[in-house]
Amino acid sequence: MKRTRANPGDGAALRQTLLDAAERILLEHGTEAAITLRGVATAAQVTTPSVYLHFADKQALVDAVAMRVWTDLDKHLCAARQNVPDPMRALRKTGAAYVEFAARHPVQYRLLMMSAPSARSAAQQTAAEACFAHIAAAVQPCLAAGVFRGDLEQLTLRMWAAVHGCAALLISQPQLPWDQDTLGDEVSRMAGLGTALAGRLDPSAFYPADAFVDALDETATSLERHHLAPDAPEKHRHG
Amino acid sequence: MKRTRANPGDGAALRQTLLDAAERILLEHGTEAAITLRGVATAAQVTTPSVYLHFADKQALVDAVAMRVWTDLDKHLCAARQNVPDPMRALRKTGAAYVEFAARHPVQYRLLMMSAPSARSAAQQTAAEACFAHIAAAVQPCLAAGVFRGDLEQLTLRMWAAVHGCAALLISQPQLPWDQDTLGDEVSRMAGLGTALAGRLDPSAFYPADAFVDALDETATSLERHHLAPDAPEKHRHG
DNA sequence: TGTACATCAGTGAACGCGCGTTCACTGATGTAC
DNA sequence: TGTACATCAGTGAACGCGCGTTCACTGATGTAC
Repeated sequence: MKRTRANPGDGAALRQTLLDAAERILLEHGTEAAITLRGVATAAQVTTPSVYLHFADKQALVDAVAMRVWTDLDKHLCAARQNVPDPMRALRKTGAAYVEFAARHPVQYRLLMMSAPSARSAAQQTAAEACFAHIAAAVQPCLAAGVFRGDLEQLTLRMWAAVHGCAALLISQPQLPWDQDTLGDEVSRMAGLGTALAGRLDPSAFYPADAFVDALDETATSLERHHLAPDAPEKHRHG
Repeated sequence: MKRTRANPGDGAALRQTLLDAAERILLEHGTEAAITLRGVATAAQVTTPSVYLHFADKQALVDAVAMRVWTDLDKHLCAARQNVPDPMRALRKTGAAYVEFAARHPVQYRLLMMSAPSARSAAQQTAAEACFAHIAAAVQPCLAAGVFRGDLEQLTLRMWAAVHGCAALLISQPQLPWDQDTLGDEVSRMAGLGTALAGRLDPSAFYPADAFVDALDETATSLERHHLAPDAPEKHRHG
């Protein structure tokens, strides 16, 4: 299966082939350092200098690989909160989707979020901002609904930190007893509840442990009173 | 200022000099890749092969640098919850100390927690477990006090994820509007409150946004009733 | 006190390797006439 | 329909570089006699 030279005008096809090869090598070796112009070219059944027909240098190639992953992540996050009108539920789904993406594509996620500082191009910078905006779009309705209080940007940062922490720790400490199926959901839930409650308390005040126990038990009882059936549509509310 | 050869018996002094040089280079360049046997040896005013007198290979040198950082982190976390009897307060201080360490030593933190997977030696593995144990030791009293409910290991993972997320995102996305002074404290607070509340609610149940608003307002009111003066000693409780 | 010797911290030169990148070239294809 | 030519996808060989690592060596120091 020898590669046949593209006809004039179809040269751009090699670009995709090279990107596929680079991502395949990245996955096989698990580290960005394994991406080599020689290796990529060989995997694409082409000689090394051919890479320069489509990428200015090695950095541009790796960058393009990263950009494809950013796009995938963007789509995945978009899909997560489609048709989920309740803000807290949508936030939880967004967070769970984020962690799920990282758990399913750990090597790619590492490339985006955990690689050396120099590897950050302008395009990637923009993509990271889009990711931030995505999470902000899930946080904002919680503010609007009065569940969260405070600054949108700061709340978004904390939400992102919570899910990124899961994702990154899952990847860098895989030997720990992770439950990948529920982790993202539970951390998002924890962060959502914590943010909601923290916004209602004086941050500098001190509440002793037994005060917490009493008050939290009351909250739980109160919430149970408002409780709907699991996963019931949110439009009908009891009480 | 030429380096003078160590007297017989004092050869081990070079080991420290090399480690210092390696960490200095790491800090100056901001990335582990900048650590080079040639560079380290030159910075230590010694020829390259001398490194092999004290380290089996390059990996062992980098490993030793990382181990020193792990030790520093361990000490820092230990100090954070000394003489803080209240479990929630101690947890919050531990989390804040963790993020503070990462914010103050971003390059070193990256070396420990965000570098390539191959770079993880058995010693570093053990150090990571010790770090986990540290956080678990801060979580456990919250369980014992009845504020948290659930599995210690899983709760610890989530707590670690929350603070690591802050630390890692702060490092990899420095352009975001971080407030380094309060970030660690606030995220720990959020995670602590969220964990406490989440442990009291049915995870599969759905609570609509307005139910949350009502219940959380009740909780806040209840907690304010138990409220002590800011930073007052926790032994005297009102009401 | 003087001398031979073992010890050991550190040297100097060289090795082979894989890498990113450059540059002059090739040869099939579509097109103009 | 045949031929010359421009186009352009891809080649082959080579470049210099910095790297980790090896190996035989040096030369000052402390010690045994």
